[in-house]
Amino acid sequence: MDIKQELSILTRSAVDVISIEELEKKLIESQKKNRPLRVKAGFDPTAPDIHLGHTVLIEKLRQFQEFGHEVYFLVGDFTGMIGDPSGRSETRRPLSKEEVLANAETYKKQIFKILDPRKTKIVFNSSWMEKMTATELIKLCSHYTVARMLERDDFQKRFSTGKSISIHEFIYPLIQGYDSVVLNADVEIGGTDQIFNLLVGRELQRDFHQEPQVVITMPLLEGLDGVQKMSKSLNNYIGITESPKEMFGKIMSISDELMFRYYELLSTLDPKEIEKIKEGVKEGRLHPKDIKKKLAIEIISRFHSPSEAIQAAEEFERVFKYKEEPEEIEEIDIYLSQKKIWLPKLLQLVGLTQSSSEAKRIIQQGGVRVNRQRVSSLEMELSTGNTYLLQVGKRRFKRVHLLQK
RNA sequence: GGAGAGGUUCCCGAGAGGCCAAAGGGGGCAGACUGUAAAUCUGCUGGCACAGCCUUCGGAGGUUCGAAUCCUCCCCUCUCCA
Repeated sequence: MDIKQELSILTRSAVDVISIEELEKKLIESQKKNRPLRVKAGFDPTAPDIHLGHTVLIEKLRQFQEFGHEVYFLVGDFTGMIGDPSGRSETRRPLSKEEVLANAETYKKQIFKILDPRKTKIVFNSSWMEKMTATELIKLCSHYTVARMLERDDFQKRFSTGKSISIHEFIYPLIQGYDSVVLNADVEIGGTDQIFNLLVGRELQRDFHQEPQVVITMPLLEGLDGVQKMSKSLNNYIGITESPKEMFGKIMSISDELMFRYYELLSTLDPKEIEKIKEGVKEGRLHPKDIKKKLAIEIISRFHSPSEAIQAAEEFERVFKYKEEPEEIEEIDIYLSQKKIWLPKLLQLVGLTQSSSEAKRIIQQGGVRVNRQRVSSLEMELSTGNTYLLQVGKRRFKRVHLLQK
């Protein structure tokens, strides 16, 4: 494949490429010398749960691998102690060696659903940062100024609104940049919110007499709410290890508008194809629900299998369209010393609600069913020796065997 | 080092001795409507077998019949000056 074509694939759907000329140069050089490019991307060690938002970026890494390049999957276990200052994150508790390794294992299991293990190196920035002396750290700090740090959007905001910024937060971008120096990275890929950190990498590499990395930023996928970026802490994510059933439910609950965004960023369909679908929906020829279902099946097939995806779709129809109960309901045995139990207490006990007070509230609002019958009384008691199907809201089900101790 | 402003429930933010489990908004949950959509509307949103009691307004003490509110000390954040 010729370089121009490669270039166009590698930069497709990217938001920034700094710079495209440099990338082209690097690609040519790589081909000539038969040396793969070193492509870096950093990941948070604390939440080793890869979700669809990450896959936008990982998919891009995979494309680089397809053209023979090498991916450096960097686990930011040292920077994890700081926590990226973007957003509300606080200083984090340092993870133990064991925790970091365990998380890395989890990552491996997940990323190799997408990436090629033979062209992936997993590295930890603690392995060089822990050895750094205070003297070296101070030297590193001298490469950047406060004024330039404050250029960063969220620092700027916090500074001007009188929110606190700790000194150590300034070190985060420096270390991330220094990681690029250590790895001698040719390319670094990150979300658009990472642009500042990625550019610091370029500056530092230049200072350390390296050829600066090419920076590629990928769009941030909005979470289920359609507004904020997908993230675990906002609980608006779809994890790639979630069950087909959960994935299906979550994808179906997104708005129609967001559905097209997901099509653009996650589907492998040709952009022209997507445009056609969009028009079809607009003109009323295609039903948005069917289109959403198709998207769900495509995504679930990728991380599970087509048959499981279709099964999830059928299950979904059964539960929600025909209002039947799901095929698999968690069963639980509860042993009582009394003959009876107050329903709100039981709901709390089996974990369907957080507290009996919450259970009472939901009963009052008509959200609780026992054996498919809506419960209207707060006083309801269930007795041992029976099995009950408990339902809270639309999706929380549990089958409980009440037994006498 | 000096002067000033602050820390309130999941988040933002009002409250300035009892009427405060604490306004309003956001988020979340439930219901209606639907395509489990989205949008909208309604309700709920500390715990407890619950007309009551218990815990919660940065922390520890104190004043008071009664404290988120007043006093003392401490911790933290911000602003200005040096």
